[in-house]
Amino acid sequence: MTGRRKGEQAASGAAGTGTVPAVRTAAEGAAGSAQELEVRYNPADIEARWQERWAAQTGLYAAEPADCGKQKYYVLEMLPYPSGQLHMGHVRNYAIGDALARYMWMQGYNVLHPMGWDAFGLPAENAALKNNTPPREWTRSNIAAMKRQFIRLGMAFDWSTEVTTCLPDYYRWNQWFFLRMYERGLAYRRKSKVNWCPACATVLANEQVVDGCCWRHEDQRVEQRDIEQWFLRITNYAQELLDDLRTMDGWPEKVRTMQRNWIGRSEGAEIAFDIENPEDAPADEGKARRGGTAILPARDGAKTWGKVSVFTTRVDTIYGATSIQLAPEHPLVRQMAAGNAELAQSVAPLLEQQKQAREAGDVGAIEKHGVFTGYYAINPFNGERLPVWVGNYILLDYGTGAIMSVPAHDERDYEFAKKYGLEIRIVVLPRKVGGEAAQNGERESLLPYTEEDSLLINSGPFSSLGCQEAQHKMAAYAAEHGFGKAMVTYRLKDWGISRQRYWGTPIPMLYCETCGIVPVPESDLPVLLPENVEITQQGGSPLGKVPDFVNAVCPKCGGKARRETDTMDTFVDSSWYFYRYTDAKNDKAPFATETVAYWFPIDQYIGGVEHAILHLIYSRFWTKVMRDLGLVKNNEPVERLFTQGMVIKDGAKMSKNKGNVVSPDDMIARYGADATRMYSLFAAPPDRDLDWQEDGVAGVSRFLGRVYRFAAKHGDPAKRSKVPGTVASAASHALIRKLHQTIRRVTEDFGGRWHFNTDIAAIMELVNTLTAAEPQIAAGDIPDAVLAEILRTLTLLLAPFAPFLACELWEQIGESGNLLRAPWPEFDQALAKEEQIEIPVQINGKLRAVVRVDAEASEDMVRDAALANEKIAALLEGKEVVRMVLVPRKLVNIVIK
RNA sequence: GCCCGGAUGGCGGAAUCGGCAGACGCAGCGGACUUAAAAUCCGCAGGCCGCAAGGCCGUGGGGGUUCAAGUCCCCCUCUGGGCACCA
Repeated sequence: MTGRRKGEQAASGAAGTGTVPAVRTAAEGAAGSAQELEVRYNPADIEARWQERWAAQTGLYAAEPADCGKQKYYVLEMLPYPSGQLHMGHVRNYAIGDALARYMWMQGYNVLHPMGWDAFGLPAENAALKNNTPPREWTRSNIAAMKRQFIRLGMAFDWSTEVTTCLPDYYRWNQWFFLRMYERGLAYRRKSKVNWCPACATVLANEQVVDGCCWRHEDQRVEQRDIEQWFLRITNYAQELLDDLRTMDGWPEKVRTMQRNWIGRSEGAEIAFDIENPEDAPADEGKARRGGTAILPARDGAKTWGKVSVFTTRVDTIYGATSIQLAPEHPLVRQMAAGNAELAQSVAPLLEQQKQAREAGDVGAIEKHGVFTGYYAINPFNGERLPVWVGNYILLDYGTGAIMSVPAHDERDYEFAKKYGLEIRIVVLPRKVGGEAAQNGERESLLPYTEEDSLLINSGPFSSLGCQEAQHKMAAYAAEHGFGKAMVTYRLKDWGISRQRYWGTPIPMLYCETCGIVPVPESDLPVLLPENVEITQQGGSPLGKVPDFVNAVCPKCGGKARRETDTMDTFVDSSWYFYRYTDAKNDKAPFATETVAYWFPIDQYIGGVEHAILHLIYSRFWTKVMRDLGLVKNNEPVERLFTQGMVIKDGAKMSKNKGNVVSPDDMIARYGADATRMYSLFAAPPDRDLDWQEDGVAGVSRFLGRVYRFAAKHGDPAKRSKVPGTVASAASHALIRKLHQTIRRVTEDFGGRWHFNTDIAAIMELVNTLTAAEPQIAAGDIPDAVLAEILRTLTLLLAPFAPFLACELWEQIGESGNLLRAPWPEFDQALAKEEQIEIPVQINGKLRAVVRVDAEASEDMVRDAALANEKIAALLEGKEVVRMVLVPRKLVNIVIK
């Protein structure tokens, strides 16, 4: 077993509870004669002492007021859900933010580094069900436990601005915002689908649906039910949310791309097709009509049965449309099936398939099935009559819930047409294949052909136009003739916030028997979440079973009213919590506009990449709404975003849901908080996934021990001379050079790259160089002043990563001020510079030699040095030099024949 | 299925702008110290061939651009995340 066990730490800790480092003689008997004293790095002891000292300093991590004269820096990590235990993903997230906060303090900024709890949510109700603990109690004790862990980890949070979303002083503002949005028409009510378990008689979260069945009733298939729910009109902001992504260059490109795709703007056209009355069909078409696989030619004077609008991004291919496909839930399908039992029966399985795919979360991968309705729709461009089908892959909530199917030029349509034998008609060809010249066989091989840099064929008056030009002209033509128009649609949907749950913010609405929907007056806020509610996860919304809550008086007419019993999505809580930190105790408003104006936008936001879409779009939306309400002046909440990778263990995401969690407490007990935090920064670059390996923590702990022992050994001589001395020996010159190179690397990296793993490696290299110089130190080749400067700087460099040890060293080397506010060291470019550099010499791209030259050597000098090299000279003998590539300060490549 | 990432020694990773592949650490091996162990310190270490000097190969696979490719381009495989009620 490597590493120290708890018992050992306790034993040695007891030996050194004072402020003097624990010093033990190596062995009792021989100790008298042994010169060396063994100094042991004991993180449990050091960290307990500093934790106590920090706890006694109130306001240690508090931000200063706006008029302090310093530049502000708001660094924020995503707030945790209080599950009960920090996991390693948390440790990593907060270690990154904490390092940055500490660095910015040392750079002299006024730093806001707050913390809070995303305290509403489903797990509290699950826990209530399992342990019969009220969600409030469960959450409260989890918060207490996790707060202890944060403090044990030495995280520099200002707890005076702590925000807990399940408390009325926070969630009342959710309600307040909801009312503001309702007034502005941004909150509305409509029917939408939920997962329904008939056995529980309640709504299930997606997470509670396992393979299409209820998590508590394995054999009970989950149904989709339509219920009335509240929505926020995020789609009103779709274009702005999209446009602003262009300006957000402090965000990772991948997140911007994901959001761009999520918003999914597509430009196209909406085209209305008349549907022919089937009873009006000519008798001689009976046979052709039956299968619904063929297009029927245009005919005059057909009577209209109905109309269907389709949205297409490729109106230019409309002459290639060979069917119309409707979503199974499309209202027209219901009408068609009304007097047609056979159709109703065949549509039912399509509906079912789509539901199941939706539950399984792979709607896109659905095995395509379809049914012909018996109806035909008239293509307004050429009068042709297209069979109308119902397809299980058509979704009602995207576009118009109906498409024109163009098999030749759309992959999904192609697949469907092949399967059901529908016609495939080519109307677009590549420019080079072009026109009528190409043979049909050759054309077939191109299908489905979707390139837009192409030409139209067989498209009436639009033939031979380019696709894009045709799209504009055809949309204009449709508008002119009144059957369509150019249109923009978004994939983004309005945000459904109703949850049929207990542990969330009550939605402040009332339903009056006479007045209808009535908002709760602002003066009645907060609508308090009742206590002592039995959590059964059965029989509908828990609040619906609390008569005192449900029964209310209509504020308009004084009559009987029923309170809304749904609560809000917890994403509402996390959409604006970071504003509350700036003014956490305000009981008149969610926050003061001027205070927010000082602190916002957030300079650096740090969190898991799994939040790249939902949380980060909702909170952008919320900011824009608040701006329009006049509450904030910023358009966006976050200036710079950093998405950390996940912590992986044994190939799977480490998370509370997957049960492969490594306990930080265990790591801290064995290796200390510094080593645990530092390992989480050292094991991988922060934006990549991190594979947790306990041996690595032990390695970091060993490194910290080496630093500790070096300082213990040399701290005293360093104390004796704090005046920076002149560089005497070559050895001390080399140490100073390494020191300044290290400062440069770490400082530059904090500037934006954030590869803390390489910074820590650089600090390790510095320490390796130092310990390798022990003989020179012993020989007196390194002046005390140099040693003092190195130790002092090393301590400052470690401060953001290993705060406990850094504070300990700070005192050991005779410093007394607050390390948190000690100025970050500056590097001296001249001192960091190497005098000589190595230049690799290649022949035909293969490394053959390395030459040492002066760092300032000219091109000619480098060339001469390369050619003068024995090995190079030998290899060049008798060869013709075709070319010589000289890259200043990098390499020489000699190309020979 | 769609969208976004990733793949480098036995392992985690480094190489920041196309310029010495493998920094730093882990595990391993050898040595020092010790009665012994732990701890600590020193050294070795991509693969293959070779006593050595040295040579060849090598960044998931295949192709391409270039004096030069882990890095740029095209195609493919595997793998992680998200997909709107987990947070």
